[in-house]
Amino acid sequence: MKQKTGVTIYDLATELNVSPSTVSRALQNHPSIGKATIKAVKELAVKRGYRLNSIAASLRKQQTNNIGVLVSWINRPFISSLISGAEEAARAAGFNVLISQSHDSLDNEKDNVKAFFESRVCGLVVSLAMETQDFEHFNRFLENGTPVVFVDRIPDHLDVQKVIIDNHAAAFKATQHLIDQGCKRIAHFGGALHQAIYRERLRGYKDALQANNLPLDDTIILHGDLLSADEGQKMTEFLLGLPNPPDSIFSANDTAAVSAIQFAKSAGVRIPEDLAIIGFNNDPLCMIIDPPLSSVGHPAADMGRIAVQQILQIKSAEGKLVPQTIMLNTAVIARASSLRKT
Amino acid sequence: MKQKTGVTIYDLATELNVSPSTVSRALQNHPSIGKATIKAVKELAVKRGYRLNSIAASLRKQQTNNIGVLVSWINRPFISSLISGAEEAARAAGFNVLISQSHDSLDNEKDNVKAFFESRVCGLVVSLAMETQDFEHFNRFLENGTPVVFVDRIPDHLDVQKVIIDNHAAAFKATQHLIDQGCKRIAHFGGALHQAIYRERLRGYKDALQANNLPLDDTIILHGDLLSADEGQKMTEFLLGLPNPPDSIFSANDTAAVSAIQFAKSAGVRIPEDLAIIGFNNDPLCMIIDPPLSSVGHPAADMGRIAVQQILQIKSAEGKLVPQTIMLNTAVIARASSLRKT
DNA sequence: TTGTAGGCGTTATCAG
DNA sequence: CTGATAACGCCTACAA
Repeated sequence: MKQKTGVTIYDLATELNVSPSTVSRALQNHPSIGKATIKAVKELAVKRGYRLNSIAASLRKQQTNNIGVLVSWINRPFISSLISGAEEAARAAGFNVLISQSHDSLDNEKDNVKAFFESRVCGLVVSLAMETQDFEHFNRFLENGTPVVFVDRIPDHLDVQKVIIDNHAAAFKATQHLIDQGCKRIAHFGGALHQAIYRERLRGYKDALQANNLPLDDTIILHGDLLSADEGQKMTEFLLGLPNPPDSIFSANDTAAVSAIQFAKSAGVRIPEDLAIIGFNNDPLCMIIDPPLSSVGHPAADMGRIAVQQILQIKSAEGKLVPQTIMLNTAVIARASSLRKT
Repeated sequence: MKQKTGVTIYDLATELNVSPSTVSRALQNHPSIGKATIKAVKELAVKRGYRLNSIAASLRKQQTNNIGVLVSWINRPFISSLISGAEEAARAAGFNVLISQSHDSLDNEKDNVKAFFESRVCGLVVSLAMETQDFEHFNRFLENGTPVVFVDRIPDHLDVQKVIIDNHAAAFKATQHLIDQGCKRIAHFGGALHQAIYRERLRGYKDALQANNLPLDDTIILHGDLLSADEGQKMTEFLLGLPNPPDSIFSANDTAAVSAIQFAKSAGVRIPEDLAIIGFNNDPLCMIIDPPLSSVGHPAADMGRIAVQQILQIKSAEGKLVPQTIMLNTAVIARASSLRKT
């Protein structure tokens, strides 16, 4: 169980009759080292199987090469794609990705932030837990200058680096799509309103109705805590039981929308004729459910990739960059669940 | 961008008029330190906001607190659940999880193993890339005593630590289930046969046929490279075009099975009456497709959890443990896609 | 262009 | 039970 230490820069230095610092510098292409020396050092390094001890380097620099990624649940299509993108970008730049999940609990989130802090990650990508409404626990990072990039579920009133989609525009487009299909009474499944993403989606929905001179009816605007399948079913049941049920639903996620389709079908409601439905996220489920679910597609992997790139950029631009918000585009993906016209 | 170093054990030592070693030991509950001292040290540590510099500790010990997890694709239900379990177990024990994905390419796998090696992970959990048939790239870990645990897609001829499901039994049960439903001519969608999991599933399938005195017909045993939706469709198309098509399919994954349902339905084939289908993995898709897909369920998150626990155990049992194989149980989850009888 | 020396914060060894 | 001391391997002023 003893780990052989391996070749160090001292070994190389001794063998080449130069000093360790020269070796160190040569290995990093330091400009003030002679071409010949660099070449010699590198060749010997390869020959002797030298590998950088990144722990020692980290200690010296008080910084690891690890980027922390903190999400709610890894095993969700949107999140795992996001992580996938982040991992690719990090690895391409020679960084590792550390992950942890909050399970949508604020307490877990705090613990994990702390753990990342203690393990000295050199940057942090965060998508907030559903519960999270205060953000003090990120302060220690912000204070000590470690880059933090928020993704998707962000603290909207804080002046921090963000990578998001245009939720308002996306919701507007989705709602408009239903309207274009002839829907007049559109229900909405929303999420917890302290989360900006759901607030924005609600706003986009309302604005679209208004832009089309459609009335707003609060009785068909429903909110789930987690927008789970279970909640989706209950909300659908409620809607279908109304004296004046809606002719369509814009759901803020696909899980609830799929659930709506399943329940509606079981109740003998035809989709999309009696009830048109569009979801959000374009999860793989959309193409499996019958009829296929229309949805709003957004570039999950790109969000992860860009978040990591932001971190690297902030690090390299040592002087402060002003925190900026990067907003990515979305697209309505129309499928049979909402297509009434051809 | 300068990271304030923060409180060290020296600061605590000075303030308490003890030596740094005493502080270090107290913080770790070293048995030979007085109760009173321990208490005093810990209180002051909290008061001063001391946090362990794990980088320094790592340097000293030549070991990080990071466990590498190497998988094919993060964004697949089975894998992301596995990672989720691994992350939970690791975090509970105070370890971090580093992830990387091979995208099912051997070259990537090699690169990532190397990166993990260089970053000095203290253990490695691996599910092999589809391509992988040789395993030299893991030798450096095995040689230097870093625990490596293989999960699910394992190198079956190597004497290493493994966490797997009983693929043979699972396939036998799935096939038997179809037989119990009255199926007589059962096709099989298999994966690359150099992977033990697919070889075992094929074997279980064959053994079940034999145990029931059903003939074996190689023309309805098909193999996909990745068992993608696309391959599933092509294989189904092929089967349905046979002069003597099968009355059922046992697919080695759900993706291909779902695809089979979709294609069969579009071709006017009734499920399960004309064609009964069972998949493997019990992905979320199973409950979305219509009819719901029967499948073989296995504890993905547990596999991740157990793999991490194995690593920790191997580390603590410094003297060698003999590599063992942990085999987890599976269950046939019968749904409408295969239920012909009630 | 290269070398010297000190320190990053901890832990292990050895001595009291 | 506690202390002194020496690494762990690298980086970076500062000096030459």
